[in-house]
Amino acid sequence: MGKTLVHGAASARIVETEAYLGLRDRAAHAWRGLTPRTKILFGPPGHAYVYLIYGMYECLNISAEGEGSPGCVLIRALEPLTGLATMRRRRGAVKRDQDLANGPGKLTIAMGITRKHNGVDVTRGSLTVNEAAGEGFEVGVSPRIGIRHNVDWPLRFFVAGNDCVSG
DNA sequence: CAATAGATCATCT
DNA sequence: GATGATCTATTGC
Repeated sequence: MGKTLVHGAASARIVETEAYLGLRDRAAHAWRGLTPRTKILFGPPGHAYVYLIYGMYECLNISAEGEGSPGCVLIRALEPLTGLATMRRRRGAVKRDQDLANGPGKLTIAMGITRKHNGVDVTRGSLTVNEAAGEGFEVGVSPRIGIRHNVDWPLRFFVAGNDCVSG
């Protein structure tokens, strides 16, 4: 939370995330165990897990926890910092800057992230997560969005008051 | 402003 | 063969 996601000329601040706990979390993709799709989650931490949702959109996760432990963090919203013109071109008819990446499917389009990035190490390479630009923000907590299981688990986190947090 | 429909496909049963 | 960690346009008040 608060760290900077960088891909080429585009960079943005992570302002909304969700945690998925792996084998003990029925809402998590890795809940059933190791499959071809979830193998990245069972690998070492700090790697991108990008998957297609609803046949149209891609979502970005970062693997967490150690090898064999498939916890991960879903990146749900970003505050655009640089490369705004590029994001706007990729996103089409979007009016406000804060709407460029205020959702899981929107941010992958704005940042140019696709399934080609599945498995990449985000500590080095073209797609990286860097240290936070600023500090001192307040983190809000709520249940996760768009899932059917464990609907009441407080595993969604967001920068309180930030305009780019999704509704 | 709220509710709804439609787009569209990889993955797992 | 059903389903889903979504978004947008459109309809209806």
